[in-house]
Amino acid sequence: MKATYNFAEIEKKWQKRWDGSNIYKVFEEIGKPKKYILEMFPYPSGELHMGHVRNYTIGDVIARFNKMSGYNVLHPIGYDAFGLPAENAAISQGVHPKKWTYQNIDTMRNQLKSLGISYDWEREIITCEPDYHKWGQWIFLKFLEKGLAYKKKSSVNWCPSCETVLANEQVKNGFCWRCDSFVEKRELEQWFFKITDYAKELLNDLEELEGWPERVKIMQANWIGRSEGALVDFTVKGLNEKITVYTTRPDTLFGATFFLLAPEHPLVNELVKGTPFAREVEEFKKKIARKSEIERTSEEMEKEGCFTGVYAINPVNNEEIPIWLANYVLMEYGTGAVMAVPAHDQRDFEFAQKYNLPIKVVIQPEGISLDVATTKEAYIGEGVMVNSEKFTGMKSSEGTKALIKDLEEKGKGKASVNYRLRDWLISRQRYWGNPIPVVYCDRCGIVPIPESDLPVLLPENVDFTKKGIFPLITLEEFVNTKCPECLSPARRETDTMDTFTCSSWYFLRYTSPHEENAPFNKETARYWMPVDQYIGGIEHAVMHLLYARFFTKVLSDLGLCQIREPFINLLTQGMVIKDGAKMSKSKGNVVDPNYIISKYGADTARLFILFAAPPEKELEWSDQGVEGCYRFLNRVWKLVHEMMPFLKDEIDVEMDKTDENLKHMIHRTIKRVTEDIEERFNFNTAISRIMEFVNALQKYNEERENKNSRVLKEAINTLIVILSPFAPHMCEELWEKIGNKESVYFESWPSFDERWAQAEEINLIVQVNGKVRDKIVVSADITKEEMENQALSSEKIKKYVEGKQVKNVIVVPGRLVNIVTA
RNA sequence: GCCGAAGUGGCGGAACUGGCAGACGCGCACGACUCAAAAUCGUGUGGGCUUUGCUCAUGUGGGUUCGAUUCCCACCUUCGGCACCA
Repeated sequence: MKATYNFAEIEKKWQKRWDGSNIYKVFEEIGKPKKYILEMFPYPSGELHMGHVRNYTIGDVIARFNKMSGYNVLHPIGYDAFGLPAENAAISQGVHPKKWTYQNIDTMRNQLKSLGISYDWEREIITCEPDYHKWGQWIFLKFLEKGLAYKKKSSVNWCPSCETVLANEQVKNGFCWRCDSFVEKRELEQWFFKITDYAKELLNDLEELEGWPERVKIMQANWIGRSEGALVDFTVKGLNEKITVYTTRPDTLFGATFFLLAPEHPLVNELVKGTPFAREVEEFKKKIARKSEIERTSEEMEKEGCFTGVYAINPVNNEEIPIWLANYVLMEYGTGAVMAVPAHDQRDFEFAQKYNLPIKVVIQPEGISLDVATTKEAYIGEGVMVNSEKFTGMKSSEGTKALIKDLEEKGKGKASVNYRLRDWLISRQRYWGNPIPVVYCDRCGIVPIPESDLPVLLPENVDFTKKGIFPLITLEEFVNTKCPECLSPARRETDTMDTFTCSSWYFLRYTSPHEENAPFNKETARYWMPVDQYIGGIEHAVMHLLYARFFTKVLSDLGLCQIREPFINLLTQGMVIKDGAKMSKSKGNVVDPNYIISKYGADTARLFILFAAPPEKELEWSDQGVEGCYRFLNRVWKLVHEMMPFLKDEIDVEMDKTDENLKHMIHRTIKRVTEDIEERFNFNTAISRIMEFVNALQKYNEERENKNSRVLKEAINTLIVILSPFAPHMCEELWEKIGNKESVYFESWPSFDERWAQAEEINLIVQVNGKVRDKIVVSADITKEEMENQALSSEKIKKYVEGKQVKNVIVVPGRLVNIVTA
C-alpha cells in the first residue's frame, strides 16, 4: 500500500467536499466565545498574486487554529469591487467595468478555493452590488444629516491621468498613489467627510490599541499631527482688521520681525486694494497658483515672497512689522497666517536673509551667546527669554505659559491645539463607484435622495470612449431628474464616492451580509465585533485603517454599533519579494500562484509562504525553498502510511526509553507550536518544530522495532492535527485514512502535559570565566548545589581551575554554571 | 531634515526574560541505492589554527556585566513613513 502523495487529486477531493457540506459556515452562538478573524479583502484586479496568498494563508492558519481551540470563528471574504482599474480596463479593452469586475471576481474566488482557505462563503460581499452600495449611500446621507459630509470649493489634488481628484492620503510625494502621475492643484467644488472632527479621538484612541504594531500607530499619529500652541491676534495698521496667527512658540513673540500670509489668504486682496502694491501682489499670487504641489516643494524649498505695503501690529509690544506673502505659508494649516521669527525658525531665517529683513534674538540657549551678526542658522531650541520686556529671564516653557495667560487676559489670544489632518475629500469624477445620492435643485439647493429611493443605481449603458469627459455627466437620462422636495426639474450629482468609503465599513456588513433593513444588524454586530485579528499589508497603515476607524466612530455615534474601534489586533504582513525587489510585471520577477499550486499543490504553497519568513517581515521567494516544503510533506505522507499498520494493532508493549523520548517530543512539540502560533504568530518556527517532530518520528520508526501503538497513535494524531491549519488538504486525507469519520477541522487543538513537555535530562553548561568548557548531561530536577558540585568535579573543568583561586560560582538553575577565577 | 524598523554562515532564517550563537530549511560536499541519471536515504557543513583541542566571529567602535545577537552610548549602511505643518 505505497500510496504516493497525489496532491492534485487530494486537494480537489477535499475542496469539493468542504464546499458541498459548507463546513466553514458559522452563526452566532450566544455564550460561546467568538473570534472574528479578518484579512483585508482584495481588489478584483485579475488574479491573485503572492501577496494575496500570503495574506490569506496567514489569516487561514489563525482562523483554523482558533476554531480548533474552541472559539466560534467568523472568517469571511469579499471583494472591494468599485474602482479605477475596472474603468481603465473598460477604456483600453472596451469591456464594461461591471463585466470585467465580475469576471475577475470569479477567477479570484476559484483561486481562493483552490488554496483551501476556510471562508464562510455564504457571507461573501461584493461592494458594487446594489444591496451593499445602497447602504454606503445611506451612510453618506447620515453623514450629511450630521454635518459630517459637506461640499466646499477648495484647492484640491487633481490627477490629470486618472482625471479625478484625490484625497491627501492618496498623494504620495506629489504623485498619484495609483498611476504615479504628477498631481496638480485645482480649485474645485468637492464633497468632503469631516474627519477632522474626530482628529482628537482618532489620535487618543491609538493608545488603547495595544494589539497594533507600534510603527502603524506612529504613522497614524504623525499623519494626524497634533501640535500645541496659541492663537494670537495681530491687528492691521490703519485698518480695522484683525489677523489671527497660530504659533507653537508663543515664547518667541517678541522676536517677530515680520508677518506672513499664505498667497491664497482671503484678506490679501482687501489689504492691497487700490495701493501701488496691488499689481505685484496679484502677479505673485498667480505665479504661486500656477505651481503644482510638487514644484512648490521640489525646488530645494527656495523661499519666495512679496511685500504688501501693509503693517501688522504685534499685540505684545505694539511693534509694527511688515506683512508679506510667502510661498511656504499654507492656507490649509493653522490660520494661513504666520508671525515670522527669523532668529528662531529656519524658514523665516532664510526668508529674512533673502529679503533683508531684521532678525532679533529673543531666546538664548544655555551656555551659548547668540549673535545675529555671525549666526548662520536659526536657533530653534528652547532656552531663556531675552529682549522680551517683563518676560525676560523666563525659560521657554514658563514663558509660553505666562504669555498665553497674558494674551488671554488682554483678550488677544488663547491656547490652541492644531492638527495636520485635513478633511477627507471623497468625491471622484469617475463612473465605476458608488454614486453620491443627492440632487441639485435651483430652488432647494442640495437635496438628499430619500431613503426609500435608494440605491441610486449606476446606469449601465455608458460610453467610455470619450477621453476627458467622464461618462455620467453626459448621460441625460441619469443627470436629469426631479427634486425630491419640490418636484421641479433638478440635476443629479454625477460624482461617485472614493472607493475607500466602501472598505470603511465592510467588516460590519460581514456580521449580517444579507440584512435588508439596515447596513448591518445591530445584534449580530454586537456579537461579532470588534474584529479580533485583522491582517493586511502595511501600505494601508494610514489610509484604509484611519478611514475605517473614523467610520466606526461615526457609526457608533449614530447608535448603529457599540464599539469605538473596529480592529483590536492588527498584523501587518511584509511584502513578497524576489531577487531583492517587489514582484512586478515590469521587473519580470512575478511568480504565479497558479503555477505553484499546479506544480506542488496548495498545501506546499501555503507551507512555504509561512515557513520562509515571519509574517511581518519581507519574504524572499525561493523556488528551492518551495521544493524543500514539498519534500517535507512527502516525508510526512510516507511516514504516516508506514506507521498505519502499527496503529491498528493493539500491541500494548511496555514503554521503553525510546517510547518515552517520543512522548516527551510529542508534548514538547504541542507546547512550542501552540505558543508560536498563539503568542507571536511565528509560523516559521512553528513549522520548524513540526519538522523536528517528524524527524524524531522517523528516527523512532527506525530504532523501535516493537512499536508502542498507544504512543505511536498519540504521535500520529498529534502530527496530523497540528499540521492541519498549515496543510489542510493533506491532513484531511491522512485523518480519514487513519480511520476518522469527521473532518479534522472539527478536532480540538491538542493540549500538552507540562510534565511530559519538560525534558528528563538537561545539558548542563559549564563555563569558566564566561567561556564554555564542558557540557554535562544531568537530570532535570538537579539542585543548585548538585549543579555546582558536578561542575567543579568535571575533569575538563579541573584543568582550567587548577592552581587558581575560585572567586565566584554563578549557578543558573537548569541551565549553567559559571566559575569565575581570580 | 524629522520619525520608525532592520543589519547574524554561501542563502531564507533560529536563539524565551542577559546564559551552549547558527534550531529548521535551502544550497554544497561525500557516501548508499542505480548500468547511469533523477528521486530517495545517510553523513558532514561559520572562519582560522599547531584539530581529543584552541581561537576569532551576530554592521563598526566603546561601555555595563561573572556572562551581551539581547541592555546603554556613539557611528555606518539599508529599507519604510512624513516632509516648508509655523
